[in-house]
Amino acid sequence: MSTNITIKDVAKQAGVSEATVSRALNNSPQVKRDTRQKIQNIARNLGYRPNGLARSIRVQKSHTLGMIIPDILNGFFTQLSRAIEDVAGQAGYDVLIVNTDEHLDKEAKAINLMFEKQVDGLIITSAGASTDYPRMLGTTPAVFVDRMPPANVVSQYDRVLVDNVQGTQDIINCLINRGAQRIGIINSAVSTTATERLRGYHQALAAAHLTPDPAIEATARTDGSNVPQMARQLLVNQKCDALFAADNTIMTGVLRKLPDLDLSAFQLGAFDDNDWFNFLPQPIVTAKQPIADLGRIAVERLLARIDDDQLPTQEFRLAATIIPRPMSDQ
Amino acid sequence: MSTNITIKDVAKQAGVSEATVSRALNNSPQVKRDTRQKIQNIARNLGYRPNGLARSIRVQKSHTLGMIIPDILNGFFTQLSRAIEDVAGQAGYDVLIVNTDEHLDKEAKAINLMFEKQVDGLIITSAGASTDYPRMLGTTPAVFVDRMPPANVVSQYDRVLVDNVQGTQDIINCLINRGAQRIGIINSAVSTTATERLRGYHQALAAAHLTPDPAIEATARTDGSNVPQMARQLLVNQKCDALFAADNTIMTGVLRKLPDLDLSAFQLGAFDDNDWFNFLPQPIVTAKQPIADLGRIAVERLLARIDDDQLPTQEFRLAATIIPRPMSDQ
DNA sequence: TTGAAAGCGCTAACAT
DNA sequence: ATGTTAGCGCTTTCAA
Repeated sequence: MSTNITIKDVAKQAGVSEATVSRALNNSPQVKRDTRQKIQNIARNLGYRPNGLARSIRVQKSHTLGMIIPDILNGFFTQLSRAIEDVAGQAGYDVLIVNTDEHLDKEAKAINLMFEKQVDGLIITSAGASTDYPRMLGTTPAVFVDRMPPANVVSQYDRVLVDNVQGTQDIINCLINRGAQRIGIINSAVSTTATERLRGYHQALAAAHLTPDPAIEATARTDGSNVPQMARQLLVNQKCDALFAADNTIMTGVLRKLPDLDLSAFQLGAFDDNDWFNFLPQPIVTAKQPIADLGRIAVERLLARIDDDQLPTQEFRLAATIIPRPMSDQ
Repeated sequence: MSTNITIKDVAKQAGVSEATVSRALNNSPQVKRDTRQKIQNIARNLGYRPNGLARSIRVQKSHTLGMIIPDILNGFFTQLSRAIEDVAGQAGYDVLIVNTDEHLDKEAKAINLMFEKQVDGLIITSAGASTDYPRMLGTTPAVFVDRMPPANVVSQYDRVLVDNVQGTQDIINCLINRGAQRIGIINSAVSTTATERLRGYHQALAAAHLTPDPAIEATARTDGSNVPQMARQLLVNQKCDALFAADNTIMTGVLRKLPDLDLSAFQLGAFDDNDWFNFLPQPIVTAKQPIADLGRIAVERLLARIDDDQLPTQEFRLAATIIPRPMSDQ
C-alpha cells in the first residue's frame, strides 16, 4: 500500500475543495463542465488512483462478493468461479474467492476473512453440514450453490442446485439400457450431493427391477486416496459390469486404477463432465452440469437480495444434461 | 456490508475507551490481563468483527496480494494460484485473483482494481508485451511469474520463470531418440514463452543435425480455435512423424482432432504436464513445470520486496522435468 | 495502565 | 456550482 496521491493533492493543485474533486471524479452533474475537465486532467497527470477502501468504508458498501469454494483444483469449481466472476463483473462487483479444501475450520476462517473485507454478500459451496451458518453469517446476504445448507436452516437461504437425482437416474438408465446388470457406485463423502446421487442410483435400479446390493456401494475418502482400490474391489472382486462415479475427481481416481484391467468389459458412468473424457479410449457416460447457469443465477439472486433483504428465499433446481458416450450410440 | 458491531459498541459495554478496546483486541501487552479478558469476552458475546478496511486504511497496509492471471480455466494457472494462496496465507496475506482472458485491456483494468483494493504487492503473469508497466505500477512491488515483462523494462522487476529452452530441448531430444525425423511444432502466441520454446526446439534439432522447416512451424491462435486443423495440416499434409505442442491447451486442441487419424504412427510431445495425459492411449512426452516452486518463490520474493524496496531485482529460472511417457521406456 | 484526540481517504449533508 | 464540516471504524501518538 504505497502512499499515493489523494484527493487532497488534486484539490490543492486545482485550487478547489476536496468535495468538488470528489464530485468531479464521480461525474456528478452538479459540477461545472470546465471545472470537471480541469480536475480530471489534473488527477490524470498526477496519477491519482482512488482508494477503494476509503470509499467503501465511507459509503458502507464494498461492491465485492465473497465466494467460498471447497476445491480450487476441481474443474467444476473453477468453471463455476469463472462464471460468477463474469456475471458479477458485469454488475460492477468484484469477487473474492477463498478455497477451503473441504475443511470446516478453513471455511470458518474464510467466512471471517470475507467479513473483514466487508463483502456485500456471500456465495457458498459448503464444506459440511455442521456449520452454524445463521450465527456465522448474521444478516449478511448469502446464496448456497451446488450444495445445500444444513437441513435445519435450509429454508433461511437461497439455494442454486443441480438436480442430482435426475442426472444420476439418466446415467444409470443409460448404462442399464446398454446391458449393465450389476452397477457399482463410488459415492462422494459430501453429504448433500452424495445423498441425492445415491437416491437417483437406487431409483433407477428399482425402476429397472434390479436389486441394490450394499456390497457394491462404496464411499470415497474426501482426498480420493482410496478410490483406485475401490474400483478394483467393485470391478474385480465384486464382479460389477458397470461402475458409476459420483463426481469427476472420483472418476479420475478410477481411471488411475484401470490401466491393468480389461476395460472393454465394463461400462463407466460419472456425474459431472470433463472435456478430456472425449479423448479416452473407454467411453464414459456423464451428466453435464449447467455450470454457467448455476453461477449466473447465484449472482443474480445474491444481488437481488443485497438490494432487498426482505426477498423470500428460494430454491433453484437445474437439470443436468446426459452425455451418452459414445455419442453415436445415443 | 451490513452495519455491524464496532469497537465503539464494545467500548461502551465495557466502560472503557475505544483505544483500550483496540489494544485489548490486538493483544497489546500493555493492557491489564483482566481488562483484556473482559473486553475480549464482551467482543465475543456481541459478535464483534473487525472491519479490515478501516484497519487497512489506518495502518496503510492491506495484507493483501494481487495476482493477475491470463486464464483461470487453464490448470497451470489454477495450480499456480493455489500454490500462491497457500504460501501467502502462511505469511498472513490474502490473495485477490483476477483473470484477464489474455486481454491487455482487461489486464489494465485488473491492475487498477488491485490498486483500488490497495494491495501491498502484485504477482503478474503478463497478458502481453505492450503494457507500460512502470507507468501502471509505479513503485508498487511486483513480481512477474511464468512470463517475462517487456524486454525494455525487464530488469526493473523480479521474475520467476521456467527454463523453457531446456524443457523443450529435453522433449524434442526424447522424440528424436525414439526415431522422430520430422517434428512439427504448434507454438503458442504468447511471445515470451513461445520464443524460448521455439529456441529450444531449434537447438534440439540442430544438435541432432536435423534441418528446421518453416512449413512445419505453426502458431496457434490465443483461443486455440485453429489448433485442430493445424494438427491435421502438420501430420497429414506435411507428413510429420512427430508433433510438439507448446502448452497444454494446444495439446488439448491437437487431441480434439486426432480421433480420425492413425495415432500409432505419430509421436507426441507437449510442454506442461496434465494428470489425465496418463489415461490416454497415446503416450505424450511432456515437460512438467515446477508449479509449487514457482508460486513459493514468487511470494517469498514479493514479500521480501514489500519489506525492503531497495532489494536488487533478480531472475529465477526453474528447471522443468521431463515425463517420457511411456515411463517404462525411459 | 488507560484515555483523549487526531487522522487515514473518502463522501454526503448542509451551507452558501 | 462550490466550500465547510462531520464522520465511516480503526490505530496511534501524546498525556495523564
